Amino acid sequence: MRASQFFFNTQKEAPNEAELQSHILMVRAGLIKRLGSGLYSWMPLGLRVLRKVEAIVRDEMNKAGALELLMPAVQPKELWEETGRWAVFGPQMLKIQDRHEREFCFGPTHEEVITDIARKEIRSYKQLPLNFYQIQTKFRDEIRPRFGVMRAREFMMKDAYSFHTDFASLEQTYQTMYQAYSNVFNRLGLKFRAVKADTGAIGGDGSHEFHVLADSGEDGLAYCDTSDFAANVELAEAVMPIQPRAAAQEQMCNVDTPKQTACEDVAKLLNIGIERTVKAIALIVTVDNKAQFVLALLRGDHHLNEVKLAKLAGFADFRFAIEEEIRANLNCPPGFIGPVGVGANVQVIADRTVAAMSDFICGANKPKYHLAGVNFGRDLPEPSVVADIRNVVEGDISPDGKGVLSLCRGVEVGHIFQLRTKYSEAMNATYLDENGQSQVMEMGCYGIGVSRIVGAAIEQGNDEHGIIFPASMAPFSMVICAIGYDKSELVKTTTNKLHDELLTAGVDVLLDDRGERPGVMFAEADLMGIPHRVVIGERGLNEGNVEYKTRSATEAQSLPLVNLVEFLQRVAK
RNA sequence: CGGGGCGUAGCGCAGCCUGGUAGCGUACUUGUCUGGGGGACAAGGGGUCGCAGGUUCAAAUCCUGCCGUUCCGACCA
Repeated sequence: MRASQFFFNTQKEAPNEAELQSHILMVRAGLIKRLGSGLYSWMPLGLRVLRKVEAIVRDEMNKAGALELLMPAVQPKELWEETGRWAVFGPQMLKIQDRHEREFCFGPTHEEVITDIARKEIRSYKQLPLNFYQIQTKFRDEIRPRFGVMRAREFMMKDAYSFHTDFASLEQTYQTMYQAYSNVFNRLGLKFRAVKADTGAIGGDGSHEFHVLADSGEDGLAYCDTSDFAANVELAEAVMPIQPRAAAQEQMCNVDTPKQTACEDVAKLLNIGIERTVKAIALIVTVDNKAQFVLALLRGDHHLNEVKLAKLAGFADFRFAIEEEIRANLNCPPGFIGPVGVGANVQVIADRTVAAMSDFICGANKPKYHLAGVNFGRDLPEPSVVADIRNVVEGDISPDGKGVLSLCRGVEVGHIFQLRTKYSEAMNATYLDENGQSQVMEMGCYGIGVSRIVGAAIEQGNDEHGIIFPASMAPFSMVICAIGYDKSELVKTTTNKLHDELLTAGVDVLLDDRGERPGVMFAEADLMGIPHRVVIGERGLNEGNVEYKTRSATEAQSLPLVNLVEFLQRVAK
C-alpha cells in the first residue's frame, strides 16, 4: 500500500474526554473516529487492525470445530419474553419499533436467537454436539460509555453457542473453547490470564473470564504465584483465618475520638494497627418487601464485596443505608457506629476475619467515641451470620491452600460460560435421545470482545511516541520511509521496487511516498505502531545502505541493499 | 435516574464577569525557503458562538427553558 493512495489523519491532540492512553492513541493515530457517545467509526487504518484480530479469532474458532453463521442484529421482543430477559436486561437493551409498532431490540447478545435456531433445527442426538459462532456488531446501552472502544455501546463481538446431549459433552467443548481462547490471545501476542468468574446476568454454572493484563483495567484479579489459581476479585474466596479467635485480654472501654470517623484515623490516633479495628457498614436489606437494618462488620482495612454479599441467603436485595436511617436505628451519626449494644431492630453480620478477632476497636454508637477491647460473646452477642463478604487482599491465603494471593488489574476480553439448560429449558430446545425420549439440550456460550481487544492491546503496548502493536495486529507490518521521494529519482525507483517486491513476498508493507519531511514520517509511523521501519534516502543509497529499525528498538541498524528483501521478509514473519 | 463541569472552525482553547467588527494554537489550501524526529516565513479558506425563547438600540456575553456531552457512585465482551 502506498501512503499517497491511503487515507490517514493523525492528530497531535486528542479530544478532552479521552483519558486512557489507548483511547487517546487510537484517536490520535486516526484508527477510530467518534460519532456519538459510545459510537465509533473504524477508519481504514483502524479497520485493518480490527480485521486482523477477527481473522485470528475466526481461525481458532474454525480449528476448534465451531461453525460460523450470522444472525440478525435486530431481534423480536417475543423471543426475549420467552426467557424473561426482556425485563431483566432492562435499559441496557436498545429497544426499537418497526412501522407496525412491533417491538424489537438491537441485539446485546444472541442466546435467544441461537436457541430458537437450535430448537427448530436440531432433532436428534446424532446431530449433537454442535458449536455455532458469529462475529457481529452488538449494542448495549451502557450506563456510562467511556475509554473509547474499550467500553463502547456499539462494539464487535465474537459469540459462540454450543449444544450438547449431556453435561460431559458440554464440559468437553468448554475445555476446547478454553484452549482456543488461550490460543487466540497467545497468537495476538497479549499478556493475559484466565480467571474463575462470576456468571452475572448471562447465568449458568461454570465460567472463566480472559483478561488482558493492564493497570488501567476495570477488573481486579487475584492470582496465586505458586499455583494456577486465578479468580476475579468479585469471586475470589477469602478463606477462614487459620488462627482461632484468641481469648479476651482487655476490658472494654471508651476512647475519645473527637474527629476520627474512619478506621484509619482511629488507628493512627491510638497508635495501633488498622487490622485491630472493625468497621460497621450500615445496610438496608429488603426481604418480602420488608426493610431490615443490618450492620455488616469488616476489618478496618478490608473492603466489602457486594457480589459476595448479594449471594447470601436473604441479601439479594440490599443497598447502603442513608444517614437518616442510620440515625433512626442507632441514634448515632455515621462515623461512630458499631455493633455493641444495638437493639433488636438491628441485625449484625460479620466477615469471617472479624469473627476471629478479639480485643478489637469499633464505633461506640456515641458521637466522638469508639470502644476498645471489644469481644464477641462478652460485650456483644456472636454475630447472627458469619460469612465471606470481603474482597481478598494481597497476601491472603490462596483458596487452594497452595500459596498466597497477589492482585493485578485486567481488561475482560473473553468470557466462557456453561449455561447448562437455562435457555434450552425456557425455550423448549429439546432433541430425541437414543431411546426416542425428548431431552433438554445442554448449552455453553463463549464471547470475545473483538473491538475491545484492540484497545486492550494498545493499553498493554505503548510509549511516549505512540502505539506499539504486536506484529499480529499491526495495521501494516512494515513501513518504508522514502526520504525525498518527490525529489530523488533514485529514491523513488528504489523504494517503488522494494515495495513491489515485498508485496510479492507477502509482506504487508506501507510505502510512505508522500515526500514528507523525515520527522513527520517517523512520528506518524511510530504513532501508528508499525512494527518494522525501513528508511531509505539518497545519502544512504549512494553508499549502498538503507536503515532498519523495529518500533520498540532505540537504535537503528544499517543494512546493505543486497539481499534486503530476503532479510525484511524474514523479520516481518 | 442522583450530583458537578463543559458546549465558540476538524481538534485543543481564549473571549463571557463589565453586552458594541468572533480570536489564538493546531490541522487544511497556495507559494518560497527547507529536508533524519510533527520545520520556517508569507498569503488564504473555513464558525447559524448547542437549540429555543426573553431582556436590550445592540447578546457568544445577561435571564429562562430545552438538548447534547463529559466526569464521580449501581452494568459487561
